[in-house]
Amino acid sequence: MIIRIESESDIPIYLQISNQIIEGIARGYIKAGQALPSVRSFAADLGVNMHTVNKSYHHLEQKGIIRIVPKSGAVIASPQDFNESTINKLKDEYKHLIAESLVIGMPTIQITELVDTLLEEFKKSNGQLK
Amino acid sequence: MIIRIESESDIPIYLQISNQIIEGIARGYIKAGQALPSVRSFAADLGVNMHTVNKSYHHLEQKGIIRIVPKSGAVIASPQDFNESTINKLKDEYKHLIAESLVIGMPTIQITELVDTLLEEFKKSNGQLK
DNA sequence: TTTTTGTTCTATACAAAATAGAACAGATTT
DNA sequence: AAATCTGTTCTATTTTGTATAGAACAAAAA
Repeated sequence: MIIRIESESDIPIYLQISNQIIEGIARGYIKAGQALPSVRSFAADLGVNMHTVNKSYHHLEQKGIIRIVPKSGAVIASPQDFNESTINKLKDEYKHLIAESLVIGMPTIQITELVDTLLEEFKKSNGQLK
Repeated sequence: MIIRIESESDIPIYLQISNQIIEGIARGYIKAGQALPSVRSFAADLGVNMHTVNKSYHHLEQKGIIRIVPKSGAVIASPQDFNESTINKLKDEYKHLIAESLVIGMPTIQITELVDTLLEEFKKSNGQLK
């Protein structure tokens, strides 16, 4: 899996890393149970600081997406028992995103089609999706 | 239209204001051509600084959602001629949001249903939506 | 045993966010 | 015409977030 860091981006580096890992999991490039690179080697690959990768991992762990085993490493979690809070935050993000889409004049049909297209795209990369 | 500021939130105040204005427009509580409160009166109502509201207004203007007439005031813009860049940024946000939803185990059906439900909810508040 | 692992600590540098106060000039209201 | 209100601009301070750096620790892995 290839991760690209854009230093000019207004998105913090640790979030760029987190987001691309999430996409990698969704596309099936990395699967539950598999280990992520160590914070040191990953940082060296990406050309960023160790603490930045560490922050990204803890960000993903707080979302329940990975498990960090102390003194061992980080592993992709199984998609199960996610707390209500995580789901509610996602729902709020959907609400805001849809609101903004409507405000700039996107018809509802275009929104549903966009979502369907993206879902199909992920399914194409990852056959295991339900 | 009621706007609530959560000072404990990790979302910056100026974004909380922007987001709730966007939702207000999507729901039809405020319509194109209508004026927003002055930065000073709005700041007084919300209990925040004038410059924070000003930042929010400029943030909305940069998105093309409102127009700021110098020495006069801010007005809701008409949903027209939005640049490709704005739409592409929205598409990226949809992509990431869907990826995260899939990763935490949401079935695709639940995602499309959530989007449909939210769209219906906005339509119920705002009959003018296409 | 040596290396690697995440963790923890101190430290520095920079940018963003939020507040505050003052002043300006144009628009609006009275 | 005068007074008020408008967004704008400027300086200033405080707090928080981001990113880097280096060092040390103890447990796990090779």
